[in-house]
Amino acid sequence: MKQAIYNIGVEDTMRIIGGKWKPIILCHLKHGIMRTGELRRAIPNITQKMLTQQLRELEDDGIINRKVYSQIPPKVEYSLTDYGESLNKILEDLCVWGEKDIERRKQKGENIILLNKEDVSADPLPYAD
Amino acid sequence: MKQAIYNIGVEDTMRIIGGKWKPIILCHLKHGIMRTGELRRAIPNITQKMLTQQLRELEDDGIINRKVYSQIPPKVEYSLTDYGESLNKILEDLCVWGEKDIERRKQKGENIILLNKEDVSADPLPYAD
DNA sequence: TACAGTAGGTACTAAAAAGTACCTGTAAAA
DNA sequence: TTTTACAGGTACTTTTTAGTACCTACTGTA
Repeated sequence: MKQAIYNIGVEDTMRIIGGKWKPIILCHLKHGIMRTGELRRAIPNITQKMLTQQLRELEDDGIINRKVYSQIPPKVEYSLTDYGESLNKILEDLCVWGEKDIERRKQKGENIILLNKEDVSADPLPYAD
Repeated sequence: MKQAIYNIGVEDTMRIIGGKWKPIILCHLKHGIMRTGELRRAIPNITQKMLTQQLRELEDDGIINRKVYSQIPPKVEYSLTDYGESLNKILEDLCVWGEKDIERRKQKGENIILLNKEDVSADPLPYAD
């Protein structure tokens, strides 16, 4: 049995939600159930390999559920577990802070683009203009 | 001028506070001003090189202040900028979630150790027994 | 005099993370 | 009949991140 030693709690949190793809995957899943292909399309640039790999790790850590339908072609749904939902507020805060930071940097003249704002993508307000 | 493109805000946040050492450094600095040596002692295992490197990046991103006293031997103090303070709640949440997660895993029989709990280390309650 | 403490820097190496390319197998659509 | 979509897997390579070792320069202490 291998032992894990942490100095402070944030190390464990980052082990679980850190990395290039996990926070992105989780920020999508906090809106609800998604199929593999939906996730792949929602996260441009992620490869099938990285997507599967990260999903497996999140599953192993008890953060997400993997529901496999025994049918052909295959259908697999991913969603946050109840425990994973306890990360929702943190994930939301991380998204919002980043959106504001990007806005701030833009104002400073940095050439930086944000494709999907959290709330905009969730609620496009089609008639607002 | 190089361009940065993000799909969702959390990518930018993680660019700034992610990695092995940055969240740890920030979780220490949110308690107040610290000198280089204090940080090095507070974060066992970090090397001088990584500490300096991460501090420079955080400084470049406007998260921390670096105050150099022109004296010998040198004295340098690090602290969160006002902007950096806007991360305090997130950092606190990340620490607390991790502490609870470690507790949860311990209960499940995992061999896992947390050396410094956020509140305990900040307020040792010397007469409480 | 030799060493510890102060706060770094730099070149090189090791390890971890991510990416590329190519594979499975079935069903439905072009 | 070939292609696409579905949800993967695996071997290998590249990139990124982190670590090691050794350097500066000055002061105070043993």
